[in-house]
Amino acid sequence: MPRPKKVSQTQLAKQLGISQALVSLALNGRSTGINPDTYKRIWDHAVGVGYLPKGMRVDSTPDSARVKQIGFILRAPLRLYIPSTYFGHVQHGLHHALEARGYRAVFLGAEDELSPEKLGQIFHPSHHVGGVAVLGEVAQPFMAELTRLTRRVVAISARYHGLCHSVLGNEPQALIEVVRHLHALGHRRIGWLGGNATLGRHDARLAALRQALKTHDLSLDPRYLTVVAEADRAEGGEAIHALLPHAKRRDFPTAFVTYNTQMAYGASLALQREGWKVPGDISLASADVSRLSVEGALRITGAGTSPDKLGEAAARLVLGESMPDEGYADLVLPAPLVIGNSTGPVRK
Amino acid sequence: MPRPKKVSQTQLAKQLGISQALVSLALNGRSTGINPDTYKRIWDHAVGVGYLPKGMRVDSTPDSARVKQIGFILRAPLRLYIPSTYFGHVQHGLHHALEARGYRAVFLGAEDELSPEKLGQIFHPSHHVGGVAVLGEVAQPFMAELTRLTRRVVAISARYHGLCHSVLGNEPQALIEVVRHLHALGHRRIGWLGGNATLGRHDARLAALRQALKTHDLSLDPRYLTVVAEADRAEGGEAIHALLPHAKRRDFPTAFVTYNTQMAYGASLALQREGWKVPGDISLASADVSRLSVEGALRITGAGTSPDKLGEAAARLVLGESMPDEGYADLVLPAPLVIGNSTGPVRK
DNA sequence: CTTGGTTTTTAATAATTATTAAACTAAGTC
DNA sequence: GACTTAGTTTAATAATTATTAAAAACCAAG
Repeated sequence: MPRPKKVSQTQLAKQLGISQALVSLALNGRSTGINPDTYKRIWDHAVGVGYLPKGMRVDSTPDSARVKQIGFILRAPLRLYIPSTYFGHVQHGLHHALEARGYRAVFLGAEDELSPEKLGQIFHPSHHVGGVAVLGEVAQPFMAELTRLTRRVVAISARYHGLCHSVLGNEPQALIEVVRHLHALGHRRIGWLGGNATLGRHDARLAALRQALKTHDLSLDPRYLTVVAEADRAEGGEAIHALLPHAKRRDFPTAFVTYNTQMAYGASLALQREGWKVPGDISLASADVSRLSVEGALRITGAGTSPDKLGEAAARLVLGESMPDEGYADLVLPAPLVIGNSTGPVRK
Repeated sequence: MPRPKKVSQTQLAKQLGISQALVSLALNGRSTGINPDTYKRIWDHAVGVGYLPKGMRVDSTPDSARVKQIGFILRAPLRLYIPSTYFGHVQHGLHHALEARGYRAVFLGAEDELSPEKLGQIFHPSHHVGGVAVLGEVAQPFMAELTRLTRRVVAISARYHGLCHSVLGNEPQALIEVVRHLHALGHRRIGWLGGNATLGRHDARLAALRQALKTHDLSLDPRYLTVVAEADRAEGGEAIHALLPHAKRRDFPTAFVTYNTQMAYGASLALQREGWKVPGDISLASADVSRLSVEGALRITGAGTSPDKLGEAAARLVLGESMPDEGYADLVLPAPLVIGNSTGPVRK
């Protein structure tokens, strides 16, 4: 709902075809002697056109006086019920960092559930949402609309140049680290188990892998590159299963890089079930990190930014900490290598 | 922050020992030419004495314009980053039902993250948390503490007799429906693929299965009963794999009931990979329902309560709708059979 | 059509808030 | 002491909002 400029009760009255006296009475809660339908019509219209009285600009309050809610929005087509350990960790980091500062994270909806009208309602100043974190990459028009309604917007794992702040992991670095690690272990034939086939993130990770291989004068063989629709453990198993029929070939890879730790874990289980040893026969390394990198008997080697840290950094940004006085900050967090036990030297 | 009566900018100015002009400028965000300390002092004082401008009484808005918060808590050891499509759906239902009523769901933390001190802070009256939904079964002392702090507590998928409201699915009915369905298809040898081994819910579902089989004069053979640690697709595959070595036996089951749809789905993929046909060779049915029951090429037959509906019902309860004037309500929602294509007649 | 009750408007004006140029004040520098 | 600068006040007035009694309009029922 656009709010081009201040609108007065006199203008509201003209727009509604009623008297300013009635507008004032309704907006101040007078109910006796006012038709309830008229009352509601007045309120809906006033909120709809963004009416606020003179006297106070709510968005000018010093931070300490603000009601402490920060909204978060999921990119389409995510839903609360679609498992995503990645964004679950982001939310976890966001929740705790906000909580430590006396704020609460409030789910506003998913990108494709939020019409401009709905966004306008959410960000009406009387609702006191102090800022928004957007989890994942949303459509540019959506982001433009959002930043028009509130200036406190932080994009997580996406960047919108000149529109808002952003926090990302250094994903190219992750692939560089993983490839360097595998190369140092002697691996010269490396395959790819990709997931979340429709996402730009998949393509970006694949491109970064190709680039990182190139710096070692290596390349991906299309026969040993597969991409599945989602990216959970079961799909990691499916992905390696699709390639195992070719395992007798002399050029079969000695290591695979996977889209995420979940897929590496699933692939590892599937390989072991088929009699392969990980990392003795095949090494598996992942383009991100998670609990699976550090917990349990099988710990996936990988590189990436802790998504908890993304959430924490986003919380700090949305609250205005370490923010430039003007313009927008793009934070790129490091993506260090985490060595587990899923990678080992090339088998002789 | 009490608001005994209207205070005007002129009065603010007198109280602060400054001019009304400066008050107006500061409250409207004018920063150039105003000392930042003065600016903040004005705002703090204005908010402190409850100043609001004329023109609109926010607390008189029809319901549609008010923001209200309902907290939700996850049972231990869940975290936001531990995938649970079940509780994700519950949250989804809760979020939408609350949103439709002008409320927002706010994550308060997981059971084992919330000390009594922390709970006390959360439920301080100034924080406007209007009630709590508890997702899953928490420790009795925790629930007792929670209900001491606020009376608006709803337990989801758990019951605390005499302590709070609750909403559950009729899980015994689900198993009755599933067994009846399989029996009608001719199945007389039925196995169990259990998950979430450490949860009371698993044990309850298993017990309900045994009971439902008993009414058909059937029983579970321990050789065809397996339980895995978690309950995702990959683990469904593992569970059936563990039993397949016995498939040549004459008494191998013709159907398996699984802990949830995820496991049934994963088991189905694993069976197909081994050359079995589902449901031609083995039928799979699940003790709950989800999107996997109704979407896609493979649709899992199962019975259960839609977790979205649990969330919606909880929202209504926590807001006081259809609630008894005193005492506590325990809602048990029906668990209907949803027939997919994972079950079929016994193979001759 | 008349009547009674409810809702809304009118007109006026009081109260509140916004805005602005000029004047004032305090602090720092030379 | 003179000068400069930043912050604030003053005085005036325009704009916005609140309030109220009386009048007008509307609607349903008889």
